[in-house]
Amino acid sequence: MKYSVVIVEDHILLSQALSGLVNGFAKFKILYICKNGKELLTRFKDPKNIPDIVLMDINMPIMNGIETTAALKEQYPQVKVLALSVEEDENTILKMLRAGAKGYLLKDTEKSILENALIQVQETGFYHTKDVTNLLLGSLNPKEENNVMLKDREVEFIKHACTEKTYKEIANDMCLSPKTIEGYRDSIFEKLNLKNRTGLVIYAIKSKLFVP
Amino acid sequence: MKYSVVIVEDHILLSQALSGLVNGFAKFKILYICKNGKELLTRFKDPKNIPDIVLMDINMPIMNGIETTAALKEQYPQVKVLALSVEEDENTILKMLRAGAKGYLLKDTEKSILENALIQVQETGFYHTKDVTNLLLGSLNPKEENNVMLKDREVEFIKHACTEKTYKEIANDMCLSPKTIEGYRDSIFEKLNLKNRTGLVIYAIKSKLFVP
DNA sequence: TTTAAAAAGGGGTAAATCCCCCTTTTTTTT
DNA sequence: AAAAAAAAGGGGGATTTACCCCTTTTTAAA
Repeated sequence: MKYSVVIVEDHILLSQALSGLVNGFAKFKILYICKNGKELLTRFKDPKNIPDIVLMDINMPIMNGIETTAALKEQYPQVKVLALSVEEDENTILKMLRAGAKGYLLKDTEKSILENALIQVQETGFYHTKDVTNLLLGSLNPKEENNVMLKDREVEFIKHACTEKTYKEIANDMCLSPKTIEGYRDSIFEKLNLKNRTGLVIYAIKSKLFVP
Repeated sequence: MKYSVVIVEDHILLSQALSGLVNGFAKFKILYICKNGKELLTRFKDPKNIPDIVLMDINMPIMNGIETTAALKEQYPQVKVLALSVEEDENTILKMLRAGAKGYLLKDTEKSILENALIQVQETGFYHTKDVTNLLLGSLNPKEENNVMLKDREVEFIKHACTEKTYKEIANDMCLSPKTIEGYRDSIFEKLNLKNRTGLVIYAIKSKLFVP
């Protein structure tokens, strides 16, 4: 009896190709393929569609891998999620692991490693490369506080700041006094150690608060 | 006799999965896989390694798809390049086609479409989806001049502008008068129809002049 | 040697940044 | 429940930077 695997991945060509790969493994077979997390949750309503393992991409439209993994942890904790992504950003990986992923694979890996990862996740409950393990260890002692807390209002302001609008126009759009906007800016500059609006824009894009 | 295909793609898992897919097609077989353009050109030194078709990713480290395709057009014009990318940006697609690609496929396509594309490229010399064809038609009458020519010095300035430096500091770093820098900025703003530095930063990142 | 471009500059206005300061409300702590 | 702290909103005024228009010099090209 083979273990069942579901692929959640928005790029059809990759998911179909992966499907072929996994079906070639001795112990696994693909149950079906989904294009995003929402589709997956819909499918899960039928118990026959619940697999042993979900191979989950992170960057997807509609419902991304992190949200989906968190939802699965809530509703279907027996399903093991193996994350699969090009994303090497530390925070993203940590978010995914916190959401309940049992393993994290880069797309830049050998197929034999994928097979090993699947086997380990199924049999021992987790699979992690050295890199991810080190990352986990590093995140235990939160060294220099990488995750600065920005308030909702500030985040909203930052998105406006990533446009050609002046602060006065932003104030108008957010129904606030220009002085309040200046206050947001100043506190953000201080928290993030920024010098000017250009720095803020770069930060916003790096941290995905704003997608250009 | 099957047509030979080489995959150039930096994500090993995808290239291996694709490899399985293509080997499953009746008329095609994978000759080998490369991780980037440089590796491909090295391989090509042995004539036995020259395939009928190259399946080429665009975003690669070391030597990207556009450079590589241009090089192939020069040195091995008989080899047909089929571009394969997640990139939907118009300029990127046009650059790739100008570099000599015979077709452009999004990774978000069915495997049957990949097979069709390979067949068409091999037999008729090109394959294009409706979207790409429309894009080509649009680029013939260069309507609103999508490809503004930026001078080298201006591009260099833009990269500096994507930092927290003031224009004065940029002038210093580029060994120019602040007034010259202002001149660069003004001409760029006019060419690209920008209002301020924030707009410039967003433009630079969108067009990949600056990678955050 | 004209012609154009690149580089440099002057001066003015608006925007951004940076200091101080304040009140009110909400949340947390004691 | 009272006190303290944090969050949200607002201000005055000074300095710097950014932005814009227009001119001159220097350099490179035709």
